[in-house]
Amino acid sequence: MSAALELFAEQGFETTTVPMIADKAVVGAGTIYRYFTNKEALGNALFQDCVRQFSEAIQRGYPAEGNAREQFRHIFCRMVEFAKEQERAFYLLETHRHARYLSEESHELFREMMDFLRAYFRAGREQGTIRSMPSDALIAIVYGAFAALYKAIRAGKIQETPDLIDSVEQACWDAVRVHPHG
Amino acid sequence: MSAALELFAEQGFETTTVPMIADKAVVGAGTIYRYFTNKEALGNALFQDCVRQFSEAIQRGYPAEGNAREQFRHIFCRMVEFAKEQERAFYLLETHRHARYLSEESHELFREMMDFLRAYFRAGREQGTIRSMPSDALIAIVYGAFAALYKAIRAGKIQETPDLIDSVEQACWDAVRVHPHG
Amino acid sequence: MSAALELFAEQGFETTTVPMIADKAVVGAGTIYRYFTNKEALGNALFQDCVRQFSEAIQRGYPAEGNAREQFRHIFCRMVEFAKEQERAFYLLETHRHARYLSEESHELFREMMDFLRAYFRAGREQGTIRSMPSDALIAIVYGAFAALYKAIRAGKIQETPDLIDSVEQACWDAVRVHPHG
Amino acid sequence: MSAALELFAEQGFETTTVPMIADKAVVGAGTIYRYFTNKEALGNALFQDCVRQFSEAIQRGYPAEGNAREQFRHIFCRMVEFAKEQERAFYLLETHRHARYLSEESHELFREMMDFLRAYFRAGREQGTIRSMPSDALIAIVYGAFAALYKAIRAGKIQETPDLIDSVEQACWDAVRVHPHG
DNA sequence: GATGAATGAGCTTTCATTCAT
DNA sequence: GATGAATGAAAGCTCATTCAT
Repeated sequence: MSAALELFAEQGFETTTVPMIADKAVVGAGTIYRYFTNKEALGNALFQDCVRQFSEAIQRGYPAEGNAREQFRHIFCRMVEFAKEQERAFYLLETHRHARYLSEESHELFREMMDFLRAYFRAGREQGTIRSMPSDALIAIVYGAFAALYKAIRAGKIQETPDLIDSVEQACWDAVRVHPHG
Repeated sequence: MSAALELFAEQGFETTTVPMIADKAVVGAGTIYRYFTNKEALGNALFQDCVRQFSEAIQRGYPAEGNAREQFRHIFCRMVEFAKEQERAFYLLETHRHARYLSEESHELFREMMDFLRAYFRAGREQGTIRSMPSDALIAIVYGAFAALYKAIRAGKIQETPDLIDSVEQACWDAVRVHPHG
Repeated sequence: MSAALELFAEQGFETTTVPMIADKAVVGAGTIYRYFTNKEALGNALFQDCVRQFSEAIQRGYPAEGNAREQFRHIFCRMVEFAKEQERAFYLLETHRHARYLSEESHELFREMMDFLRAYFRAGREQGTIRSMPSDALIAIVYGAFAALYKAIRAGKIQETPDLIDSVEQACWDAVRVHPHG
Repeated sequence: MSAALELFAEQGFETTTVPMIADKAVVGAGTIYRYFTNKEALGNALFQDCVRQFSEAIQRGYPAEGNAREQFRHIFCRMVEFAKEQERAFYLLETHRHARYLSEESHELFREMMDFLRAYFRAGREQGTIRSMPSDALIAIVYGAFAALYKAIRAGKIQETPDLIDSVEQACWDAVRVHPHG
């Protein structure tokens, strides 16, 4: 799995061959087929694993009782942590989430994870803190911005610093929050 | 080219075979090789074409004399228009920009196009209208949010309406602008 | 034809493409098919042309009334001349004479040309000047040695000089003539 | 390897397809690529194998202490044996030695093998037994004559008999030796 | 009559998958 | 249960040949 993660994230699904994965994992190619029906199944298992980790990362320690601002910061900071610590998992999530090899089950799991964010935005909207827009649009803005930022960091175009992260977090919050006298 | 655009955008570069493109274009497979050295060359030509179109789209009619807010709206609305009218070209740009088959020339062209946005943000930052952050981070926020939005629209998760676009444009502006008493 | 000769001699039949020939001949590829049924037919026409030229070269001015030694020298010197002046034609003859693309007609023509040499050796054998061996073996020795020599010259391994040619001619004569008390 | 030898000798390198070799070897086409990088590599491996066998054949049991005549007979008889027993290997050697697919390494190996013959002729020349001619010319004569003979035998134009071989050997010796009062 | 763009059969090569060991 | 050599379908690509211009 970790060999596959590394290779899929680095080179993509199609370009990575099963023997490559086997080599990196120091097992025979046939062994992989004892654990996964085929390459697609391996890809899906891996993707789902990443989704679950991400999901857990943003939900663990969520301040259910806090205010929208605090909750937003929690989610954002957890995403940052996850993207840093599980760099490849995050990158795989981001680059493969529209891949053709993903099963309906994988898509479903991804959707479920997104439901958490959707719920957050719905609640915030209802209490007047968050802009009046479809949750999916809000998610697109925040998650899209965040993902693009991390791709740029990964590509070496931006230096990751605590200050930068703070600024971006604030920027994203400003994007979704209601502005008084707006 | 348009057959290739459709297929590369729909299925990705690796998954699309040359015979598929030939079939869709209603030509023989060999014919493609009269115009492009190989599949990679076709992919690069197509990508560069999309970059050029996008570049032209956001720069044509740019209000060089307007204020930062107006300029931002111009860029954003042009991107919206482009994403709507050249849906597949925009999607290709977004999904393939880190693809391994792209040549240095293709990357360079993409970078040049981004320079325009970079210049906009630099100017805005210098005159105190835009947040004090690296241009690439600002680009990531706006372009990332926008791209994610259009992927969501494309996936049918959000309905595209003028109101929605207006809101998102405002949200993105709020993300990058300086907020008084901030 | 001369473009084809050059290319077939230089690169072989299979490796030479019809468009290559057309380009070198400064005609359209289709034009070639107005004069030859197909690539094979062109190859055969060319080969036969070379055979005819070679045949004529060794038979013109043949001293029918001379002695075996003189006749041998005539044949050998004509072969040398031909190999020098029609370098590519000779090389084609030598390298393609067992090629699969040659028609029965081409082989027949080659055989006819060889009949001249066969007749020479038969006569010489009958009058006791030439060794008692099958003509084809004698031909193999002289023609084989000669061909190998010219391939070596062509490959730059030997320098062609009148002295060398004289020596080789003498060596070949010594190979086929009857040696007294031998 | 032996399937490839048969086909390359029979039909040439270009005309033989990898599936043909695989079929004859009763393996899958892909299997060939587990052992050879590509078709060219297979061709070179095969050629080098033939060169090595030929080289060993003529050098094994070489009468280093014998006189030039005995040494010549040794070399010639070994070539005959090799050509008989390894018919196809000899034919491949002869027909492919100027082929374009051969690597520098293959050419080098062939050259090394020829060095043995070159050394023989040089020594003979120095002691006055062999004609005063470049070694490469002498090699061309003997090897060329021999090769042509075997091609004629192979083509069925001559019957191979011990007598014939004896005669040809004598003829070749007469071609290269110094003739008294000559 | 000459052209050369278009064709598609057929080549070389790759790689997901199997299965005897 | 693990292996990795063997497989062959299918990919990218070439080029002899055709035919509308």
